[in-house]
Amino acid sequence: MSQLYFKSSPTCEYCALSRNCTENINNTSAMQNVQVLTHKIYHKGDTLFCAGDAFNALYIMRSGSAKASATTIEADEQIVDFYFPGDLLGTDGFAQKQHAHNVSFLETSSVCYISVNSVNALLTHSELGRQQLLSNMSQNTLNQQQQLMNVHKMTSIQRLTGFLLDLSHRLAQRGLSSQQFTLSMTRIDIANYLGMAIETVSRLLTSMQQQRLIQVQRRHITLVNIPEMRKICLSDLLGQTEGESDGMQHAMLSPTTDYPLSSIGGEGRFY
Amino acid sequence: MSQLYFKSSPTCEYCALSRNCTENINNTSAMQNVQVLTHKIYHKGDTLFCAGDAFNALYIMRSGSAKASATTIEADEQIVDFYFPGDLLGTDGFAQKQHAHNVSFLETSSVCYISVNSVNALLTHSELGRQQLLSNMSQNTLNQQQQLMNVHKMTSIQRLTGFLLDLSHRLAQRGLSSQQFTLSMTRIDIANYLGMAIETVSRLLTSMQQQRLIQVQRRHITLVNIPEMRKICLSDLLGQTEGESDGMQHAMLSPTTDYPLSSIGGEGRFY
DNA sequence: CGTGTACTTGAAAAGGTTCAAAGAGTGTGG
DNA sequence: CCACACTCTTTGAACCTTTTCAAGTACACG
Repeated sequence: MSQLYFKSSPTCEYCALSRNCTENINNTSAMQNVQVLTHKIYHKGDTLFCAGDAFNALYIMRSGSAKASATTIEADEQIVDFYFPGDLLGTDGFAQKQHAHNVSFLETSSVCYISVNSVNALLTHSELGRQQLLSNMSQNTLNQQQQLMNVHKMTSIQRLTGFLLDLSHRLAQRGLSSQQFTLSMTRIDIANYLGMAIETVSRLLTSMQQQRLIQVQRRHITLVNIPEMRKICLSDLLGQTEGESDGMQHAMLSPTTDYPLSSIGGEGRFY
Repeated sequence: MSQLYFKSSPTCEYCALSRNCTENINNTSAMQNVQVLTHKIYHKGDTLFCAGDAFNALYIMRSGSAKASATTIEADEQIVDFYFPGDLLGTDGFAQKQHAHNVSFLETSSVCYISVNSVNALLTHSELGRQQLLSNMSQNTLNQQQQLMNVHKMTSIQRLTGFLLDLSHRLAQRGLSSQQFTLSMTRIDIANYLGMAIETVSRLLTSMQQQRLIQVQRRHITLVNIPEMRKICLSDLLGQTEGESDGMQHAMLSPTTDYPLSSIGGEGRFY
């Protein structure tokens, strides 16, 4: 029926379907059945969809950020993912033809809307589209498994450090600073996502600041010693390196963001 | 090119692609480009594929059981899933075009082999096939998230109880007894999967037996008081109900396996 | 019948949570 | 412009669940 087409925008180059986009734009014969995607602005606290809502569309973040959460029977929430520009959203709906998550925005955000009809058309007609969707969904599962593994095998310091590095990496992929950023989520969100008490998050951030690993001021974070943070992720050596933090902090002056590269439309997580 | 076709077998009715199977069999015109799937026998400890192996095929368990594990950088393993007859396997390969897991068998097992070509053909030509695959993969992610949520919100007693109920439920769906079964995995596997020490698993099983919730003898498990086990999953009341277990154990005489129903090809987990 | 692997059990230790209280930034209305 | 209410955040101390370490038991296989 129709192929997907995104109006060009600064965000598009990071979009989960950008390669597909480009393919369509370059393929003039395909231009005839192109469907211009609509996008919409949401504000902090707005919900994109709730668990149980009919599965009508997939979404792509254009700007801003969002969180997806599931709800337990006892009605407490579990945040399962955060989304940033370019991320594909809503594939939780394929399982039961209704959404399984609540997605809400952490700040003013803009999202593209892709109706299920468009998705079906894409799957029917575009080999690349199929690949991208399957890859993305497969990667989602792997990311969740990685997350599970982290909870099982890593201490809370390692998890929090990994979380910050992951954020840094994801932002860097989108052309933003990998060393300085503003958290769009609260401590409560972070704690919930990482499966710890918010007091623990707070204590650990303070501790990391004291060790000159990060600089933290409310939501504003600066990663001061990324190499050291990476080491911590691999083996928890906090507590052993108490006194000698002064000799370390200068190593960060060469801000080589040499993260392992991966395509946006189904990227792995970095720890 | 070709559609998928499974030789009829007792297992097929529980297969992840059975509806698709039936569709093909009933559609005589589709029979011309049918591809008979091959299946192969594996033994305990054999590996189906390893992380890094080229992604050549999907697999469906016909009999037996298997486990999928990921490996951390520190080389310790994390079991991410167990598989039983009818389960679809190998979709971890879509993300990077190579497998991300190691899959090995827990007992003598038989699996169907579906080459990626067949999968592509299925996706191209069968709307139902697309639906099933996407649903299955979406459900995989949801299951992993559920698992993550369990680790964050539930005590170890709740997780282990939930694990046993989940096994019971999955076996029941396959026409086996939901009350008595033999674990094909070791305590080590269970502990690894649930993210606890094997000593904890051992202690909890003993404790549950003392409370007349289960009967356990090495790998052989009998669920004695399923209703009570369900309650424990919802709210951890072990420790409070120490002394009065005698009045409870008779409630299980009506073994109504009234689990919430769901289709095999993308089922949710039951806790 | 011995050896190895899987499993169980006990006691001490650790990591993280919970409870309690206080500090800091934000917005509202007088 | 300040005071008040509010939410988000930090910090301290006691507590608790689960882990770790250390033996010991039991079943399976040659």
